[in-house]
Amino acid sequence: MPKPVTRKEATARNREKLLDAAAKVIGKSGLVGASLQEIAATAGLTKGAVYSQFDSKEDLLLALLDRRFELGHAQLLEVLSGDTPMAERITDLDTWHRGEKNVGRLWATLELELSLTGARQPKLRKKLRDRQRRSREYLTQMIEKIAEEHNLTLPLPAGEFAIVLSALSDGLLVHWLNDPKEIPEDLFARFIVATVLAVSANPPPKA
Amino acid sequence: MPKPVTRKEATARNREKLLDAAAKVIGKSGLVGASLQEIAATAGLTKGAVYSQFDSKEDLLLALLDRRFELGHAQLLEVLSGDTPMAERITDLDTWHRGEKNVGRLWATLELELSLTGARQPKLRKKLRDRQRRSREYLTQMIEKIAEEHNLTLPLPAGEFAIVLSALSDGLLVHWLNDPKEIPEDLFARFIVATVLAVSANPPPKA
DNA sequence: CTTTTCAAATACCGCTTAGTATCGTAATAC
DNA sequence: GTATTACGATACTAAGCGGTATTTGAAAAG
Repeated sequence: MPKPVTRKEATARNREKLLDAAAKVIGKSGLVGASLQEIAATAGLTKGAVYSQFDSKEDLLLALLDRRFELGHAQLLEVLSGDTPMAERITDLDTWHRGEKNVGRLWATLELELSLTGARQPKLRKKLRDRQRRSREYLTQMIEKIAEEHNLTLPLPAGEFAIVLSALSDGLLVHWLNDPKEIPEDLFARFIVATVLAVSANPPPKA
Repeated sequence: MPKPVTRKEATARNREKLLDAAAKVIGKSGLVGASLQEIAATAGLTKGAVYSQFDSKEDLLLALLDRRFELGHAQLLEVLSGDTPMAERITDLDTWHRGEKNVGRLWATLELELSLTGARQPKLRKKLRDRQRRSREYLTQMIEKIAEEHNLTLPLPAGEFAIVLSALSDGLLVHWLNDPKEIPEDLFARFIVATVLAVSANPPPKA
């Protein structure tokens, strides 16, 4: 990592440092609990830098989300586009979502908190909603593809099944946060695989 | 509702009013964002009343949880102990959880926020964990009972299935908070019924 | 009726916060 | 080399927080 020399490089780097620090501090102290002072200090800068780069605390948060969502979608696509067997890909999806391949439980708590705050802030809610919809779309496509490849019958239309999958993953995460030992790591994968196989072997009468 | 005359009655009523107000304000503004001043004002009292009844903000929160958990468990038991058909009881469970029969999305957001805060506060985490475990126990018992009555095969052991059920319900709630229109009301019930029926009609080879 | 008592109101304190105003300084432009 | 620019540090403000100390007023006790 070469030291930046030009001014543009330096400020761009500082912006990244601030965003990284914001993610870290917010994950630790919560959205409201994270102070700009602490964020700036974590980045090795001062509050002045924050207001030099962003208009307000909210602006910083929105920028953080944009960056995160871009990264998240890229990773999701990578996970989904693999060519591994179904069971493995489902497990991958879950581990990815639990953030074990990422920054630990940090992002997990942050994303949950965002959902909550979104319930109260329309601007944020819109952003989150769009993101969730895009993710579900990707997921729906993957589900359709896998179902076709393996000649599977789904318990629900692919779109709804995608909702169930991401919701279950989210929900397990919530429970896992407060009681890690009681939530088996592979529960998600086992349940999904078992049900899909069963449904495929015995399609519902209406189908 | 007769006006309280004695002193004891009055203070007890005020305590309830404060707890009600706390739930309301916390649901609206979040745990950190809810100020004692606002809570007291919502209850038609002042901060002095809060500190007359509780030692601290944390103490108020814990009292609130105790009351809520007691009420929640009672309602859960009521829902579970019904004698209605399986599908209907599953739907009931979900609607109950979504709080439509209760105070709306207010408690839903509060409970989510608690899970989050619990991830950061050990004392709170312990309380939440115990509560979640108790709920899961009830659920496990109901699952076993229903499975036996209807002669159903479960996709997972009852204990694990209980985890999946509550996690899925929680997760759907998160998604529903930010995108109500995209999450069908009956998705939970349809999915569970479909999978359980399929698994029962075609038990996994190991069984 | 008088005194006691205690829940609740009021006033206050120390502290932290987001946000602003100002200034120094180092990379850029000329 | 000098002037300009703008990033970021510093100092400061106003508001709001949880919590404490004190006072008030009405129910309870005698």
